[in-house]
Amino acid sequence: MEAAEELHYVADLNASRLAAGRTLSVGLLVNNLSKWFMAQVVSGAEAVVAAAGYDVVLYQTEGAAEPRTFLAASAYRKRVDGLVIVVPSPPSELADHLLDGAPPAVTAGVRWPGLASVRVDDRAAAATATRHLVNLGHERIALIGDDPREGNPQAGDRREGYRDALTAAGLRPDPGLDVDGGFTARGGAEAMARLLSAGTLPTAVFSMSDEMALGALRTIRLAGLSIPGDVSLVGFDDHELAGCTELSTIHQPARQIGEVAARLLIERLTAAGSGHDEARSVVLDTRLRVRATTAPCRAVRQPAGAPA
Amino acid sequence: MEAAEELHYVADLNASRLAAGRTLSVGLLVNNLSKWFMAQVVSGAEAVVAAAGYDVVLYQTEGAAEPRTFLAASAYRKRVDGLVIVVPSPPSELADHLLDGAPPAVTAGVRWPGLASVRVDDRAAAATATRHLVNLGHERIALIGDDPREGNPQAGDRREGYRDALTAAGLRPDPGLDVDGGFTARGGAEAMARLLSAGTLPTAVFSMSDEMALGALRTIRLAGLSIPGDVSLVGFDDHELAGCTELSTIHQPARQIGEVAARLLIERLTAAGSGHDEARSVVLDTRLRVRATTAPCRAVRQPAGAPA
DNA sequence: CTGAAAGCGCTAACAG
DNA sequence: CTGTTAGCGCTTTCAG
Repeated sequence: MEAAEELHYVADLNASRLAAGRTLSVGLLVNNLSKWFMAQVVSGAEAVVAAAGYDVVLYQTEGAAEPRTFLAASAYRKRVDGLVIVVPSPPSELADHLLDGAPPAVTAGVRWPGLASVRVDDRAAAATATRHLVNLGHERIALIGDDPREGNPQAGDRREGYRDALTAAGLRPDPGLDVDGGFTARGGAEAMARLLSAGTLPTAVFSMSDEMALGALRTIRLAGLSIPGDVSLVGFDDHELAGCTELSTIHQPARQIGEVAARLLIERLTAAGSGHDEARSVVLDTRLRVRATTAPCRAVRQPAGAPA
Repeated sequence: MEAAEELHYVADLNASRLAAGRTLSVGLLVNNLSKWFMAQVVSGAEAVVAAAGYDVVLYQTEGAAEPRTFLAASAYRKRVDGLVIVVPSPPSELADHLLDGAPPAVTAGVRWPGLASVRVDDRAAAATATRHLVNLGHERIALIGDDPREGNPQAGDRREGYRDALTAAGLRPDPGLDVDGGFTARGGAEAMARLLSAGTLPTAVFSMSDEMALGALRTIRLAGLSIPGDVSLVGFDDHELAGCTELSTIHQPARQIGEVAARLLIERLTAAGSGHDEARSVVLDTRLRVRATTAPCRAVRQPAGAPA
């Protein structure tokens, strides 16, 4: 033992993994780390996983098809004991790959059929954001989100929430006001530009992410319009920099989502065989943060005296 | 072979690693993924590493002491073939751990003695940013950076560049204008608050990161001052959201830094034994992006007619 | 309760 | 060039 100490001996992990049949590492399947939400979740998950003595293997899979390719390859199965999934994915043909003898998986911030998940109530949160705009008197409320054909379930949930709130207020969702921002700042800016050049302007915009919202904000200002004077804007995430910009938004605990997901997975790994193996899911709270980018609709602000 | 295909056979990586003596994976030592620059570098590095067929093992080490602890533990040695390091670190006592039989390492965006690195010329870039302010007539130019005692070499380089530009303009760096923002938005906001409450206001601020700059921007606006009317502000990074905010800043190719670093490492790993094993370093270009947060100093803008 | 031995599933080096 | 065999360095089981 003393000799080992002096010779800086360290056990060969691979030998130990081979003999023990456990890798003592968990995979982190992430869409793209350059997106704020993903990075937050990964950061939180990594901290928990590392604290539990596991290695973190990072898999970045951009594009919609790749996660499935990744899972189909099933090479990951022998290199990790479990998976934290932060990739939105269409709910199809995945169960096959995940369910037969694959390592346990927990999704973080996303929703996959049959898997335990840690996330927020996207639909309710989006409805809250939209209702905020409705309550301010807005009637032409645009949505900056994704391309529905990509089948991103989170985006789908948020779109439904948006429609819920409109419908509840007696407003009819206008397909022309539902544009694709690709969940990037640039995409948000371009989406807003399309809204601006497409006839009747919306008086308010709900963006499915703060990054897209800030892109939209830039476009609005460059067009000579004022926020919230001409257009109100609500985001989703509560990105640290959104606060600096006084963006009204929905706060979601991104980092905590990663932490909780990792904890759930670790629990499942360490409790292996000890019975309760059910796939628990957790829903964390969101909160509307009203800052300086939302204001009463002008058409409403001055109704007394106006003809109609 | 056909049977293997049908049975969904996948080779056991750990057995292969044990037998071959190579792990076919590289470690990514990162400070904190919730910082934009780190996430960008990791994202770029991961893409290259994965494309080369290696696994990525992620190690997140917050705090100044941890990287050293990590390296001292040397547990990582047997689990990765090489290391991409994105952790700023004081240039001390590290060489010992890295040089004796440790796997090859490349630093990305940071500078460690004795290691190949991929980065920008922080000193020159900081000087460029500061000179931009000097050229606008500013004389009281504050610096939002880190605590110099932390010994972050990048921050040190940027501080020197800042001082270079001041000195070259015949200005004397004022220690009272050099504040610690901890490289976070919140820290930048607090640092700016300290500057505001500390007597004579600076007319311009150079922040060592965009995140700190946006925090400072918020503080300035909340204080009722205008940008760039009362205070000019330059950042460092060219964060995607900085563009949305019209922040003048120094552009650095964060993602590319990660990609190139990973490529260098992979080359070194695959060329093992084939001779040229020298530790090449790469310096990538930066660029000043003048946007809307910098303007001529008021004291200078109206000199004709003023007494002095 | 301590100590020896038999694999874990591959790779690489050997003989045929 | 193909087929066989001896380890890689642990863990775990079994005998002492």
